[in-house]
Amino acid sequence: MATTREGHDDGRGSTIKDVAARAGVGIGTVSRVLNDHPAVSVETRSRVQAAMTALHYQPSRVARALSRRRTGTIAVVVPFFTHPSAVERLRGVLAALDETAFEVVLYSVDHADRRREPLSRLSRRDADGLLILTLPPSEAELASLRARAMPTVAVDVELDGIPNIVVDDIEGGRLAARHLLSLGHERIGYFGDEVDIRFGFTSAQRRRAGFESELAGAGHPLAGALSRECMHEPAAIERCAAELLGMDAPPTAIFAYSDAKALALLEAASRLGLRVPDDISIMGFDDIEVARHVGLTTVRQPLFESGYSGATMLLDLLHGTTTSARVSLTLDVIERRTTGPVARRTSAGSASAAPVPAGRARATRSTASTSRPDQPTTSNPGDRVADLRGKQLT
Amino acid sequence: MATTREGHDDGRGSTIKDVAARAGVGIGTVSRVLNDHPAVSVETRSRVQAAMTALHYQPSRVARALSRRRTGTIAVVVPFFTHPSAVERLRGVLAALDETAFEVVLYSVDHADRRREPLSRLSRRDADGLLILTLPPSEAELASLRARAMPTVAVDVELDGIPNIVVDDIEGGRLAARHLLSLGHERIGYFGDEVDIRFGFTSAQRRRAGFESELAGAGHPLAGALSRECMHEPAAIERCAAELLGMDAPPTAIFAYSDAKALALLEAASRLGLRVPDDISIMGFDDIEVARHVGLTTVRQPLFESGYSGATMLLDLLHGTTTSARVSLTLDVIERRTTGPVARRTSAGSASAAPVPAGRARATRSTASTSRPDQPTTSNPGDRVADLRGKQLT
DNA sequence: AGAAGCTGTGGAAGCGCTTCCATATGGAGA
DNA sequence: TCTCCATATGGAAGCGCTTCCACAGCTTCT
Repeated sequence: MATTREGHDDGRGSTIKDVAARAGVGIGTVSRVLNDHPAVSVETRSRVQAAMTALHYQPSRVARALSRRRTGTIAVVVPFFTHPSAVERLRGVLAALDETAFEVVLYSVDHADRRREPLSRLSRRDADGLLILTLPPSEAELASLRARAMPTVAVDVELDGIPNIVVDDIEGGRLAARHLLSLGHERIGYFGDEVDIRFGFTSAQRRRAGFESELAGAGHPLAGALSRECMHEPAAIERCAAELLGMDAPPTAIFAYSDAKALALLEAASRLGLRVPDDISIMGFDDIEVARHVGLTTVRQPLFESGYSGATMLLDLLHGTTTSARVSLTLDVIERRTTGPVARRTSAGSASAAPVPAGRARATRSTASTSRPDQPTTSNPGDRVADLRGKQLT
Repeated sequence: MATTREGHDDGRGSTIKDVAARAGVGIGTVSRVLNDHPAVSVETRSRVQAAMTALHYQPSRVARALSRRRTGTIAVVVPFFTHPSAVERLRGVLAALDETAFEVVLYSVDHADRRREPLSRLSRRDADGLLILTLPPSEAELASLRARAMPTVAVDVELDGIPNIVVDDIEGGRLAARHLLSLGHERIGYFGDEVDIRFGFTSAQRRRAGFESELAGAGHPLAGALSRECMHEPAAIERCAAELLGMDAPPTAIFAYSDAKALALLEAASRLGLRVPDDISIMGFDDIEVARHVGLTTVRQPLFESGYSGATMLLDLLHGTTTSARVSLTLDVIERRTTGPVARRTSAGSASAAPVPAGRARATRSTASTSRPDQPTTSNPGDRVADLRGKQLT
């Protein structure tokens, strides 16, 4: 009946032209209906809508993007998608973007140059905005980002000139130190991340700095011998953990840079027959999902929220709303079962002077899944956070 | 110098026209250089390349997509992005796609109709292919997918007419039963997933069926009282777990539908003061990351590989290579520390006749991070699998 | 009655590419 | 010398939209 090919016979879907022909109107009018432009008579509008339905019409995102010069897409760059913490952040991002019409293009990058492409290649023609998680861009990449005027927000990266969401790592280190000191520990060790100078992964340095300064302030400076900084490979980590725990006079407590590293320590301890926390206290950083399951004491950093806020900031940026240049999220120590009072070792060792009751040290603060986020309950994004977080790991 | 605007002054990047003008050639030639068309003289080619470099030219993906009628994009639909198993599958997908030029658009969907949109709305104009993880499409969605001729592969969904990757859930249930029976258990319980009829989430039914049939075959049919099927909410799960463990004559062993559920059981057991595996054996299904850390015995399903193979199948489909209509991946029982021989309870109970040595039951099969995948070592995707899996959780 | 606004509407131009056809150029063969 | 082909190249058309300008048909004022 119409003069143009009609319907999705060729598997490609019908076009605006088909709809126009079928409704007996011009393409401009169809476009207006599509975009809720007011200047269309009710009668025409409904005729067009009928045609769209009949033809199973779906506008092409691509054509629309080309014409509008906006893609409706947000690029998310995630390094170490293998890390639970990255996943948790991504969850927050998705939750925030879920309510919007934006789609998420995921770039899993790493240090390899090849994979870092999106950072220097992505233009505003490919995505409306860029969200960088955890991976600090190089100087060149930064310059390029600025040159391309790509709206960008960084999460977990401290950056000048680009709005970012961070956590006070120094304070985090301090909190950890304070917790262990408060339990009476004095021989305290540190299990860190190898610092990658090339990319300025400095959260490790900052956590350590805060940790050291607090220890020093308390009169128990961190002994070099009780500190290890290892690479990412499981093998290396395992070796380091064993070293740290296997020495002649091992520390009575260790603060690990991340929960992942703390878990490695836990495994090593179990292999060496060390009881936690009776023989040694171990705490981590992050509060990833697993931490709860193994009862790991840790410095909780709001991973989900960081992603959520990052995405929200980016949306503000895209809408032209002003946003703060930097948001700093708060940290808490979540006390669980892997830290306890220092054992006053006799030479025999096993009978501690202050035996630790079995059920001791259930979380000081209730676990994440039942606690409410910061905001009071209103029907705003805050709810969503609470909502989703409750659903984890079912 | 050129007549067209030049460079990225407006933040939008230069176009093929700018390059053509600067190189003193036509746009056709630039396009040919861009696409490695042979009919370009070396001399011209290098002049064009110089111009591209000078102008920081990046072709627009959108324009290219519109013109080529291919987007270079694969849509991945992931339900329950909160589940570790979904994440693990996604990792596999990303690993497989990483080597290609395809980009990944992530749709986190759930049962809510609103979110399921991509399944019925996505057309071939928006993405070249569709990868569905775990969420079975409704009849209408299936019909629509077929009508749109969208190349699709499903992972963890049994589907007719769409290539899919599955595991033999029935066999999985059998394996679990066999393992527990072999340890001497007879009062065996089941902790399942509420079956959602609407969407035909049938892996739960199949696992249970296999489990039941094996038990029945051994002369110890599953007692209704020892079986629970609960909803996803943490609260519901917690309650169910408590019920199952708190009864008068609780089972001596329980098979949980998933590791996540098994973990809930573990927590409940710890709260009730039950020792695992001395008082009760617990096993799960999946072998997610956490399972290793808490020493959970489980039926391992190759999550990473499922995503990897799914993506590979989709790529084959897009390249026109023929693919099998269904791939079934194998399952293994990974024996760790949460299952043990049945305790021959005296009324006193605590002294088991066969005390379980502390270090007993280290994984029967070495843990995933050190074991090799099925394929022998060649420089093919198999390597990559081994490679990446070794890097998890550092 | 004519001018001046509205309100709807059609459709060309343009977004930045790919593709194809037309054309130019330079031998090789007759 | 002329023809024919292979090799390079330019640029129009077209991908499916949005946007803007032009214009038709009505009112409403003067």
